[in-house]
Amino acid sequence: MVEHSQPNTHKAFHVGHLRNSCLGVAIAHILRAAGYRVQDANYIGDIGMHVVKCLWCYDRFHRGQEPEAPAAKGRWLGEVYAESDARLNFRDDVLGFLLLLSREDTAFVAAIDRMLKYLWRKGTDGEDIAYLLGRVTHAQPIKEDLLREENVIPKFWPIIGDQLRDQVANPVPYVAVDGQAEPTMTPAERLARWEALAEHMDEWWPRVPAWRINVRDTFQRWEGQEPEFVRLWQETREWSMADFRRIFDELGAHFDVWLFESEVEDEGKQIVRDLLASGLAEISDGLPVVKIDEKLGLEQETYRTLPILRSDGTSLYATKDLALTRRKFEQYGVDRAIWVVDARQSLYFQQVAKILELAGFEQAKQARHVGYEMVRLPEGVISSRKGNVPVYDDIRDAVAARASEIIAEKNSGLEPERRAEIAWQVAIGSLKYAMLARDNNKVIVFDLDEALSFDGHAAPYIQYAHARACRILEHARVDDAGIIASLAGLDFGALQPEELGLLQAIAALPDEVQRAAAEYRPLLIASYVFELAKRFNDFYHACPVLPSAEPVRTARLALVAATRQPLANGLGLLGIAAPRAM
RNA sequence: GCCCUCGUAGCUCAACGGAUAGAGUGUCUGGCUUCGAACCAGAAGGUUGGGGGUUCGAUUCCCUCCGAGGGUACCA
Repeated sequence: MVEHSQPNTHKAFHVGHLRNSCLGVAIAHILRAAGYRVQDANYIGDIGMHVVKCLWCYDRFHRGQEPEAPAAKGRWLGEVYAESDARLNFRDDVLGFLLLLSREDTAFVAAIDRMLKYLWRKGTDGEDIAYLLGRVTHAQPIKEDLLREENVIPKFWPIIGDQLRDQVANPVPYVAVDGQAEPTMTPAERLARWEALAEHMDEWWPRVPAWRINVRDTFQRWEGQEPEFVRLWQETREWSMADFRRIFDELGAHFDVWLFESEVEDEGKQIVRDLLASGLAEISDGLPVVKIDEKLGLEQETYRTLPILRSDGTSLYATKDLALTRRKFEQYGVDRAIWVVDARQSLYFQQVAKILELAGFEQAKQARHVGYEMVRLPEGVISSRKGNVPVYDDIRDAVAARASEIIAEKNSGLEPERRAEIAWQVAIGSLKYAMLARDNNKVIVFDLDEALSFDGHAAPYIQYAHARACRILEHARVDDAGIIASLAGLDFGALQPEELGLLQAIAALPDEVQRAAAEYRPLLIASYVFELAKRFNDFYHACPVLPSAEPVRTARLALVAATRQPLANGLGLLGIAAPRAM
C-alpha cells in the first residue's frame, strides 16, 4: 500500500502537494510494473488544529460570505484558513519582524535607539521602552508577556514606519560588514512588510490573546461533537473534497483506499489507552508519551520521545497514525506499507513504527517512509506568511495556456478539440516531469518560467519524440501486427551506431524499472525516457526510415515501433500521457 | 548539543566504486525544398565545498573541517 497525496481540507492545494502526488502515483505505477500488487491510499487531513482555526475564522468573520459557485468554494476556504493563521500569529509575526530588523539593519537599530531614548526621557511608558530598547539594540527577541502595557507595540509601530520610509527615501548603499549576516530583505521589502502589518495593527494586536482562547474553545466544540459544529465541518469539508477529487482526476491519481483523519481518532485513542495500560506509554508532565530510547535501552538519543496524545486528551497526528498503520496491515491485509511524506517527518515515522513494534506488532517493520525534500521557489521558501504560495490551479492554468499557444503556432492543422486535449497532456506532463526528474532527497526549485518553456530536458521533448515515431508509423501504414509479422526476417544491413545505441536504450527499460522500484526513485525512469528520446532523435537524424530501400526500411520501421512502445510505457510509469501528435 | 539531507559548469540537475565527470538552460556559430526544427551539429564553460584515508581506480565508501537546509515532547 502506497499512502500518498494526503492533502488537508480547508487549505489550498499548492505546488508542494503536487510533488507528493506525482511521486506517489509514479512509485505506485513503478511498483506495479515491477510485479507487485499495489493499492494507492489517500489520507485526507480533514480534522485537526488547521480545520479548527479555519472554521473559527469562518464562523467569526466570514459566515455566509462564501462564493456562490461550488467550484470556487474550496479555494476560498483555503484563503480563510490563511487569514486565520495570519490573525492568530499576528503578534509573533510583528515581533519576528522587529527581531529581523534589529539583527539585519544597523541603521534601523541606531535610529530606533535614538527615538526610544527621546521617548524615554519624556517619560513615555518608561519600563516598556527601556525593555524594547534593550532588546532591539542587542538584537534579542521581544517577549510579549514581558511588556507591561499591552498596546505599547501598536504605539511604537508608526515610529518604525517613519524610519523605514526614511530609509527607502534616502537609500544608503549596502556595505558588507564582517561577521554580520547579509540582509534578507531590501528596504522597500521591509517597508512593504511593515505596511502589511500596520494595516491590521490596531485592530488585531489587542485581540490576539482572546482569539487564541476562542480557538481553544472551538476545538472543544469538535471534541464534544457539538451538532452545529459538526454540520459546519461536514459542509465546508465537502467544499475542499470536491476540489481535491477534481485535482486528483486531472493528475491521473486514482485511489483504491480513502482514509480520513476524522475516522481514526477514536481508534487511536484506544491504542493510547492500551499503551498506557501496558506500561509502554507513560504520563510525563501530564503528557502521554512513549520514551522510546528508554524502552529500547538505548544510551544514545535515537528515537527520542513521542507524545501520543495531547495533555487535554485530544488527538495528535501520532494518535491517528498508530491506529492507521495497524489498520493497513490488519484490515487491508497488506504486507508492506509505504508512506510518501516529506523528509521532515522522517524521525516521526520511525517513532511510530518503532512504538508499534515495541507493542508487539511485528508487521510494523514493513512500514517504510519514503521521504522527499521540499519544493522551493527561486525567490525562496514557500510561505503563506509571505503570501507566495503557488496554488496548483494557477500554475496549471498558466502552463496549459502556454501549451495551447505553442500548439496553435506549431501545429495549426490540428482541430481545436484535439488541440485542447493535447495542450492539457503537454501541460500536465510538463509539470509532472519537473516534479519527478529530480531525486527524492533534492530540494526542487520550482521556476514557473522554466516550467513554461517546453524545450530541452522536459516532458514535451519526450512526448515529441513519441509523436514523431507515431507519425512515421502512420506514414508507413503499418500496425503492430504488421511489424510483428516482419520481425523474423529483419535485416539492418550495415548496422549504424545510432541504431545500436537506440537498441541498447530500448533494452534497458526492464532493469531500470526493477531498480526504480527497489529504490522508490521515479527519477530513474524520468532519466531513462529522456535518454531513450535522445537516442531516438540521434537515430532519426542519422538514419532515414521511409526513404530507405528494403530490407533496411522494414528493419528501421520495426525499430521505430520498438522505440514508441517503451517511450509510451516509460511516460506512463510517470503518469504522463504520450500523445500521438503534438 | 545530538541526528538527517544537501554542496558537481554562470543557472537547474545527472552519473549501479570504473574509460577523457555528462545533460539541459544561458552565451556564441551553423542546419528546415529532405519521415514534423517542441529537433539537430559545433564552440565555450569543472581543483565534483576544503583536507586526509581506503582502493589498481573515489563525485560515489570512511574520517575531519567549512557552508546551506531540516528534525529534535503536546504542528502536521
